[in-house]
Amino acid sequence: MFARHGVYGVTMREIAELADVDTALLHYYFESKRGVFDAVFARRADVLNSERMREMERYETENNGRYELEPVIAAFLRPVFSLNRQGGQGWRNFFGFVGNLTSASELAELSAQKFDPVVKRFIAMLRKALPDADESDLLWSYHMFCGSLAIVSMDTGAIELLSDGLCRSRDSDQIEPRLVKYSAEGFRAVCARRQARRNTRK
Amino acid sequence: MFARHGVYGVTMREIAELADVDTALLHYYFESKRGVFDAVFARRADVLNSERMREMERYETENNGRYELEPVIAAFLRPVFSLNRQGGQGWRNFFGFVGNLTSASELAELSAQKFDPVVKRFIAMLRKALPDADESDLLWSYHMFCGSLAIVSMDTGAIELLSDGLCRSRDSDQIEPRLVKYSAEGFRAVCARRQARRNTRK
DNA sequence: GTCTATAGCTTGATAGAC
DNA sequence: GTCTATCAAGCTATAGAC
Repeated sequence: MFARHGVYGVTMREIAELADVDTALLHYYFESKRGVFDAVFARRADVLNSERMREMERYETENNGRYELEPVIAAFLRPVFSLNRQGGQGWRNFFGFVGNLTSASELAELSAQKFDPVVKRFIAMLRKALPDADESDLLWSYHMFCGSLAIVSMDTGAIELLSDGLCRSRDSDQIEPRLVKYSAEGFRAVCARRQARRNTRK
Repeated sequence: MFARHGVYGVTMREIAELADVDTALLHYYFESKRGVFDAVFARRADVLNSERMREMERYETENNGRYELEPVIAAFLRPVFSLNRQGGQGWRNFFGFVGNLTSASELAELSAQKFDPVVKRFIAMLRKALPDADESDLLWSYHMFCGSLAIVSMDTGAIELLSDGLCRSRDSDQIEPRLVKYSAEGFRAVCARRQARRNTRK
């Protein structure tokens, strides 16, 4: 519900009704509306964070010191799409919810804080895959990448409307490889100005 | 205010107070809260639409039948950044507001409807710049592009936090060329699979 | 732990004086 | 056109019976 209507667009009554409990019970367990919100967020965010850390560690142990852009991005994205595919509606909602967080500025801080260590690590890997990149080029690229990831996670029906049903926002298999390609070449175009665009491996 | 807190995060009283009028007056002129929202949206959306149409027409008359990706994207983006630079805070807020619309799903439809003719035309130009593109590749790319545009328009402080002040969301001069490059190569990577990646001009 | 009942406030909207 | 005053409905949150 937070994913679809934003934090202010949902009431405790609606939450209670959907959960088939009383509003008083929500306050008993979560204290306040913000408490519900934080709990919803934290539970899955922690899982996502550890999955991402695991994927990035795995990449590093398997590719001793060699960093290539596409697989680095793929490692960061894999948990998202894997959970989208196998995690059911709950996880799909969560990613929409996270995509939404960028909107309400007071909550953007919360998510930034929660994801900070993972993001920092991801950016460090990007930096190694793009060693000549200017720092602000790299960060702007990451920012644009986040926007793409957010919008494909959101499931607002925009792509269905635009494509007249040809594309579907639930279709992780269609989205994941396109997002990797799109982003990787985007990063290269912005960050790799001073090096050959084709052959990045030395 | 809509840009920063979303539609439900703002009250008529807050709007009235900022405008230094009474809430009754808001209802007198706009009938309902939705009326205020629609008016705020329509006024600037119409301007943006005609500016974009003008830029795209100009491109077509100047480049008789030849379509290249970067300048096509640049034409579509130019009004956004131009108004961001010269339009003052009102226009900056508007673009954040539009970026926000993708969130609340019931309003996504509104913006999709309002922007539809312009978007359709833009996509038609992209199709000519990428003649071998698969239709779903093209539409997914446009969708990811929208996400990047939305996030750089939103001014939530995320990039400032991430970059520790190095990058600033207000800095159109930094963003515009990067967004053009990032998106153009993204489009190519996804859409131009069956053609040479370097030399698109036949 | 779970409910009923309700406090206390804020919301969008309106009626009516001027 | 612009105000004051106020409405009914909705909200979050809590007190207290069970």
